[in-house]
Amino acid sequence: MSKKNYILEMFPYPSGNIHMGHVRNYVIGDICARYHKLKGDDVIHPMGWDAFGLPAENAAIQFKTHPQDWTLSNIQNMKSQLQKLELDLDWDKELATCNEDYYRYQQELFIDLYNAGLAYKKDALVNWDPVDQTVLANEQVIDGRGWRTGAQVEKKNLSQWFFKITHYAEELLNDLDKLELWPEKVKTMQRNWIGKSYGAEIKFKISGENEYLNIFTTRPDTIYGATFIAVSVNHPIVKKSLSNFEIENIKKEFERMDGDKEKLGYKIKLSCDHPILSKKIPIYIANFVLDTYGEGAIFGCPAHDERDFDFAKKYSLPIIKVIDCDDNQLPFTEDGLLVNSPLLNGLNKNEAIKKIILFLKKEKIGDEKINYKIRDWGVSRQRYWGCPIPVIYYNDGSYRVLDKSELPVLLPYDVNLEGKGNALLNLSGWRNIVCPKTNQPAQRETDTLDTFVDSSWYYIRFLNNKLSKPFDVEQVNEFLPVDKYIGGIEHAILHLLYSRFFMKALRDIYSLKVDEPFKQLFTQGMITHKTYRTKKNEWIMPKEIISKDGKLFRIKDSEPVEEGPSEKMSKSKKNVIEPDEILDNYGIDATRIFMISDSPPDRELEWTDEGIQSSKNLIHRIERYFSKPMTDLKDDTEKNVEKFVNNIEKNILNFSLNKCVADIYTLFNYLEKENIYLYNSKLSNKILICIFPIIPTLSISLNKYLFNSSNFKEWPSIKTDLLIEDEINLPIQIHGKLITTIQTKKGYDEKIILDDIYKLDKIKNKINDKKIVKVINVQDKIINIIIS
RNA sequence: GCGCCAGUGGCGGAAUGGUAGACGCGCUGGUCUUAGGAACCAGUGGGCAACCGUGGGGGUUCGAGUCCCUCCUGGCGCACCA
Repeated sequence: MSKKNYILEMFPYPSGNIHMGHVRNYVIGDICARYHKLKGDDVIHPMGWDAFGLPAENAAIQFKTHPQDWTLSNIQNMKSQLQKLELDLDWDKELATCNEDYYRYQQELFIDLYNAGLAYKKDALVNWDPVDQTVLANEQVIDGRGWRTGAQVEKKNLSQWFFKITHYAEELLNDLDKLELWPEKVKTMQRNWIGKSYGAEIKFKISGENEYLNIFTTRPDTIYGATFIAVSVNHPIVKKSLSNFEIENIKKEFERMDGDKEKLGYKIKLSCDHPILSKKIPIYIANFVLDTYGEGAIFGCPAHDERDFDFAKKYSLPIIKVIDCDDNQLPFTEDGLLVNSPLLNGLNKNEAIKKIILFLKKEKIGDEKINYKIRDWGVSRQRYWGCPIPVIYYNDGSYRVLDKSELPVLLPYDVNLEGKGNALLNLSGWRNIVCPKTNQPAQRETDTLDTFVDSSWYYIRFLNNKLSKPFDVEQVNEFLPVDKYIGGIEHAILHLLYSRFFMKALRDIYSLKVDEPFKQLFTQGMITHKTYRTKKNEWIMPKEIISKDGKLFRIKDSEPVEEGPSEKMSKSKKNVIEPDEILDNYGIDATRIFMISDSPPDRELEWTDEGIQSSKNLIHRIERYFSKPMTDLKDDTEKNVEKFVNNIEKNILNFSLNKCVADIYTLFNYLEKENIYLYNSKLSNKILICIFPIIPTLSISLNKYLFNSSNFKEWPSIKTDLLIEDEINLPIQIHGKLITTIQTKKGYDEKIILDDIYKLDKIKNKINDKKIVKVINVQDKIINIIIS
C-alpha cells in the first residue's frame, strides 16, 4: 500500500488578489507534493478559502455590495490566478468556510463542544474593538490595540461564548515536546503563551469580615515581607467599597496612564489580616495588577519585587527585607537565605517555598498552585459575516443550544449593513422565532463565531468536503495529522494553537486516534522589496521609476526618487509585485525558480529584477541544452547525474529548495563545460524527472519533445555505488593548517602515502629539520602532521 | 526586562568538528551579434608576498564558521504574568 502524504498550505483569505507571498507559499508546497507523487505516495494537496471575516463586511459597506458577493467573486478571481500557476492541487477538495456546506458542520461541532462541556457562556470582561465594533480574543490584542484596526481596545462586560482551551493547557504545553518537526521558535512562542508557573495560592482574610481574598504567588517564601495588597480595578472586592462612579473615575485615570510604567494606586477602606503575623495590611487598587492573570490580586513584597518596590516607594509603604542582602541591593529578586521570617530563617528560596506551602496547607489558608497565563478562548463576534452560533434565547433570559436536527442555522442574505454594529440585531424576521420544542417565542443568537474557529478544523474537512457530517472518524485516523503544513509564522500562536486545541477536543469527543493536527510545520519567510519615495514622502511603485546616471527618477515628472530599505511587500508602501504580471513576463517556471532560489524558504526573500531575470535565463539555458544533438558521455557523467538525483531528493525533503536550484546549475555547468549533451538519453529522462517538481512546465514540454511522452515514471532509484568517490583530493595539514592537497585513491596505505607526502616541496620546506611528533590520519578525509 | 534566532566576500547564501566562500547575483576584461533583459570565454575574499581571513575576547580539540564560556550587534516574539 502506498504511503499517505498530506501536504497543506495555509488557506488564503479571499481578499481579492493572490500576492507574491501566496505564490511562494504554494510553490514550496507544490514542489513537495509533486515530488511525493513521483515517489508513489498517496498525496493529498487541497486548497480552500478562509472566507468569513471582517474585511468582507467593511468592503461591502465601502463598495455598496454584499459580503457574500464580494467574497465569492474574490474567490473566483483568486482561483483563476492560482490556476494560472498550474499548481498540482486537488481542486475537487476545495471548500470555502462561508458556504453552508462547511459552516453547518461547524455548528455541529459547536454543539459537540457544548455537550462535552468545552463551550460555555459567561459574563466576561472582554476586549472591545471600538472601530470594528466587536470583541477580540486576548490573542488578537497587540499592545492594547486591535490586531486589525490598531484601535485602542476597551474593556467591556458582555455575555460571551467561550471555548475551554484552558482544559487542555497542560497537554497543549507538554505535547509541544512531541512536535519534533516544528520550528523551535513557534514552540517557544506557544509555551510562553500558555505561560505555566508554579507557586501557591494564599487566602488573605479581610479584616473584620468573614471573607477572604485569594492571591496567587510564585514567591510564597516572601510572605513575611508582605506589606500591602494590590488588586485590579475590576476585582469584585472593589465594588464592595467604592461606588460605580468612583470606580469609573479610577478606570479613566488608569487608562490615561496606559502604556506608561508609572505606578498608580488608590487605597480602599478595607484591609487584610496578614496570614501569619498579627498585623493588618492595607489594600490598594493598583494599575499594574492584571485582572486576567492569577486572581487579579497580589500581595506586595517591596523588598524583593521591582514593581512592589516602586509602588511602596511612591506610597511610603514599609519595605521589609526577608532575604539576606545589602540594603542597596533592594529590590533583591534573586535566591538567598531567608531572614526576618520565623518559620523560614536560614533556608534558601526553594526550601522556604516547600516549607511555607506545607504550613499554609496545615493552617488551611493556602496550597500549592499551578497557574496558566492562557485564558479560555472567547469566540463570540458581534458581526454579521461569520458562522451563526446555533443558540436561541427565551424571554426569561435562559437559552438553549439547538439540536443537530435543527441545523443548519443559515446566515440570512438580506441584511442592511449600513448601521453600526451587528446587522443581525436589526433583522427581526430572522432573529425572532418560535421555539419548536417549547412553542415559546425566542430569539436567535446574533453573535457569530470568530473566524479562527473556521480555520481550526478545515484541514479535517478537506478529507471529504462532501460528507453529510463534519468528518469521517476512520478517514481522520488514517490521514491525519497533516504531514507537512506550510505557512507564515504570523500564525504561530493564534491559528496553530486553536487548531491544536480543536484536534484534542475532537479526539476526546469522537475517540479519534490523533493528538496533533500538524506533524511538520514549515514557516516560510516573507517577500521583501526595496521601497522608493520622493522627497515629499510619496511612496512610488518600482515600475514608475527610471534610472539615469545611477540616480533614480519618477518617469512621469522626473522627480528625484530615493531608494529605501527592503521591506515586506505592502500596498501602502507601493513595493508590491503583482504575480499576474510576473507570470505574463517570465512564465511559471522562472517564477517558481525565483521563489526558491535566492534564500532558504524559511528566510526572507528579497525581490530583485536581476533575480527573476536570471531565473528565466536558467529556464532558457536548460531548453537550449536539450535542443543540442547527443554526444558521447564521459566516465563520470553517470556519476554526476546520480549525485544530482541524490542531492535534489535530499534537498526537497529538507526544504532546502535554494540548494535544489544550486544543484541544477552545478549539473548543467558540468555538462556544458565538458561538452556533454544528453539529448534523449536515459540520463536525460532522469534529469527531467528530477526537475519536474521544481519546473514542471519545462520538464513536461521537454519530455514531450525528447521522448514523445506525456507522463513521467516514478522517481529514479539511486545507484548508491556510483555515489562513492574512489579518487579523492586529500588535504594535507601541518598543525591543522592546510598546506596542500594530493590526488589519491580511497583506502590508501598510510605509510606509503606519507612517504610521498614528505617528498612534496611545500611539506619539506615546512618540516625542515623539525621532528615529526605525530601524524593524524583520518582515513580518506585528511592528514594532519604535527611537528616539534 | 525576559525568551528565541542570527552575525561568513560588494550582495543573497554553501559548508555530518576535517580543503571556508558551493551555487547565484553583481562587477572586470574579452568574444559573438543588425540588435537583445540574450549567449559564450576568462577572472573575481584581502594582501606584491610571506601570509591574513567566518562580529570581539577566551576555552575544548591534532584540527573550530561549526562545540563551550563571555561580551557586542541585529532581527523576531512576549512584556507591569505576581
